[in-house]
Amino acid sequence: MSSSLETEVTQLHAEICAGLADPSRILILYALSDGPRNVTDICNTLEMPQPSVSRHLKILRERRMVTAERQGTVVQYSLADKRLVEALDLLRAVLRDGLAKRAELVDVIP
Amino acid sequence: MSSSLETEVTQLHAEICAGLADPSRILILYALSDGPRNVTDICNTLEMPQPSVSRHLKILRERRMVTAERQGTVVQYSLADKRLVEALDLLRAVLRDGLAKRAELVDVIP
DNA sequence: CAAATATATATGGATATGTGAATATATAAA
DNA sequence: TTTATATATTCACATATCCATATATATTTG
Repeated sequence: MSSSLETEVTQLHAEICAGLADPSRILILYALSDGPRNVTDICNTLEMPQPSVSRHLKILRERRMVTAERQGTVVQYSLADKRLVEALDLLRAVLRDGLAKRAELVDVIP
Repeated sequence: MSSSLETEVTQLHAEICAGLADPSRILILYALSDGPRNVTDICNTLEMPQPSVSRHLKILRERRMVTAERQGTVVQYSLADKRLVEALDLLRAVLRDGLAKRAELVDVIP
């Protein structure tokens, strides 16, 4: 564990995780999980100001987590890899079970 | 998409992702992926100062991503859910393929 | 070219987060 | 109780990140 190679990979990997570190960006990734969307579309769906969405998209773009393609006036964004959402779903499952376990404890301890 | 419930869940979910937002914490999670470890052990493996490791462990503990159990003077930390590492591996695969694709482009374009 | 629409970027300020150094707490053993 | 070891916490400071607002750029259309 923690060979310098491993460390490097994991550091890079942190690039992706930092991309996931903001709730807005997670919502954007989910918004893209059904297919490509343009910026305005995403703004409306998530009820977020456009500059904010653009900024987050830029961050996701830089990390290659989404791809952008201009179509006329519109820019279509797509998920770069469906496994991103798979991973998020996995983490959600972890969260859900964790919360369930906490709820149990609350029930038992009173 | 983005029902207020969905939004709430995803926000909470961001709790986990924020836990993953630091490379040191990711390394710690991997260090725990083979089994429980105490703090000093982790410090030595990752060559990180003890207060730093403790602080990161606290963050992971608060998010229920690791569990702690005192055994004498030592505190053993464990991964709270193996799916955390599964998700990280998925993300690593995404990263790896992304890098590979970039490398291809570099080969072709010149 | 001018106007309108879509997207991107820049700026400034509030807030959060990480770090090293020093210190505090806890447990075990003498 | 004193000492030694393991772990946790606090402080001061630097850096990063977020948001809102304003503004810039690009593309289509009249």
